[in-house]
Amino acid sequence: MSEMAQDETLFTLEDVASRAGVSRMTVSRVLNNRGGASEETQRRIRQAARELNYRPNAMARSLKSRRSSIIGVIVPDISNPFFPEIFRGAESVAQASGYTLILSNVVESADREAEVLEKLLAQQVDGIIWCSARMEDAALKKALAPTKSVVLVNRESDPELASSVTVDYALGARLAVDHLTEIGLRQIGLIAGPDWSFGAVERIRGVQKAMEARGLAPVDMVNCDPTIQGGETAAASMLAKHDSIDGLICYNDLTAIGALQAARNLELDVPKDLALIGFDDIDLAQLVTPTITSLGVERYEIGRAAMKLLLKQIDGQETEQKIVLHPKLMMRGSTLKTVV
Amino acid sequence: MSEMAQDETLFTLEDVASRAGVSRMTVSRVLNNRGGASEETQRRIRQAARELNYRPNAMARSLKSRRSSIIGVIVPDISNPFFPEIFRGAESVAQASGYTLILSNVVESADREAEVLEKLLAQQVDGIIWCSARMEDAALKKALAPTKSVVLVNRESDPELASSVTVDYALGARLAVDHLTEIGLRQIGLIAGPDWSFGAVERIRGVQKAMEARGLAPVDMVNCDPTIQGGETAAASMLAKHDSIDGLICYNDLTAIGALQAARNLELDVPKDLALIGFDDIDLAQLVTPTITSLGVERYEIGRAAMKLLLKQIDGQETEQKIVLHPKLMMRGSTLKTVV
DNA sequence: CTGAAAGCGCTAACAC
DNA sequence: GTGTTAGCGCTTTCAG
Repeated sequence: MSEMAQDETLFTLEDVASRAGVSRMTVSRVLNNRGGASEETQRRIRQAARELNYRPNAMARSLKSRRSSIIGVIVPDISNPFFPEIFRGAESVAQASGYTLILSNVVESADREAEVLEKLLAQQVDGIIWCSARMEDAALKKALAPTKSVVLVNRESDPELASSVTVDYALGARLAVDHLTEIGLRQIGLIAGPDWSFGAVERIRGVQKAMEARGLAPVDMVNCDPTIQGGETAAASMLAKHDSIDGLICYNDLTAIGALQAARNLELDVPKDLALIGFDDIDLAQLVTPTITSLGVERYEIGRAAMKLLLKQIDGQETEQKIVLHPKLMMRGSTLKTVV
Repeated sequence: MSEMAQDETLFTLEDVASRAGVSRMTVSRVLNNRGGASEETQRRIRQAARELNYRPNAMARSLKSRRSSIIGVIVPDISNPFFPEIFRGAESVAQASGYTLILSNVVESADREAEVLEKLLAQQVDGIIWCSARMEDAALKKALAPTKSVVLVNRESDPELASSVTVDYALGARLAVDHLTEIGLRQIGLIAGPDWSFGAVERIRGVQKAMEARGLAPVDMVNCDPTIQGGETAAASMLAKHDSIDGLICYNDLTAIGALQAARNLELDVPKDLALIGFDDIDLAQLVTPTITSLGVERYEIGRAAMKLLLKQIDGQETEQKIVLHPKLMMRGSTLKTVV
């Protein structure tokens, strides 16, 4: 007859109430710190609750109160090091406000995005943070319609339907171009990432504009998967075609690392023969040799900002429609200034 | 008067029922594909549901059915590349069975583990996958008591309280020792990782046993943080003390990479002067030079296995108490066989 | 200060 | 085939 683990049963308000000799209502009030009971009664109630190991049933509460205190987070791929930190940032804010997070991984598929959204709505989430990568604008807009509070990350839509937290990739692109030109490079290629990516499009436009402003243009540009393998393949083919290229701006750090491998295979020295610059500033960028220069965003901050914005919205406060974060140039070995 | 987005309202079974001119029950039966209505009625009901964009309220259903179809996943740190893949594996199975996952990040803190568990129980989760890293055995056991279905990952407890999915680290250690001795090394050191780690203890025991079986013993052994920095510091001090050492078995790939840096600083050539072997087979192991030989586990498989086990348990099936996965030796550059 | 009544949205069990 | 009754655990409203 051990003291522990004999409570297979789940106790309810009713149980606590009868044990304390009061009504459910009184227990409810006390346990939610809404007063409404004498000191003595409160004591008895709390003790009864403790003895029974009472745990309020969040579902029942939600059903009645019409607030689930659950927030959905949709990411394309949690294995991509970009997203765990966003999640952590979002979680840190959510937790402090008593919210619980459902994480939905969407494996880079637009269909799954729609499916997962339905599920979250059925689950009565109070809001959604949506890192939508694959869904087309029109479909996204339609999906957003039946939705209460949504914050989009890394993407925008009709501001009436959802606010957003984005990164100024065009600025990042300009910083990249500035940096490469400042260290004397002119023959710049673009490993552009997937053509369906919102961010990719912005980076391309940003690079083109920045180069134009200096009377330059990209030597070449190819799309690729946002992976190491994708970067390697793309860079290999580009470098084979244009041996004049002295700098590559890559979609992200993974593709930059792929490009690094491609350069090695061609016996090109990075940064002497070829400079590389990536985006995202993932940990890996500092762990390869040479280290990769990158345009970093504080991903944890993205998550925090998105969740703060969302909670304000849920709260019914008037909020800004969009937040734009600025990337910072992290100079590293792959673009070391060559001695002029 | 656009057709879209005018449905701020949430419709209920009642709404669908009255629109279709039947009772709630009939709607419920039809929408849950439990028959009980004529073809014609079914058609009317489905149409009404579609017109109203009816979405069943999962909370209400859970309250009634006493099954939330939600599963909690507790990880120490989702930013650690070890865990996202476990999550993905678990999700792939859960999704196929209609479960939704709450992810709780516990930032490597035992207190947070307990807190998060409470929250999940209040949320009425049907089960929990718990990658518990920090909580002490006694506390874990106590925490497990009020719990229905839990699968522990990378750790065990009282099998009455929770089943588990673990990795046979002792086997991994043996494979490491075998490999190093086969390529002719005898002076083996052990970079042992954190002393609070379940896996670290198993690896140490495994190495010692395997070496004993060959009439050998580790030259030295030091604990360290499970990070690159930790590995570097530990390896530097060990190599300074024993210049006879020709092979290091490291807690994980990160510490192995740290050791690699330490070796470089001492102008030792890897693998010629010193062989290195890590655990986990993270992506990084293939991205450094030389590439790191490692004992790999299929993390995605861990997640899948854990979720399968959990769902069976929830289902009331008799299940095995523990599943043990076997690491595989991934031979790479850091232990290249020297010409004999 | 405390409690009774009513109902959140859904579904099992039993009628008709 | 279809509807009625009852109730999951909680809280809002309003009386005592």
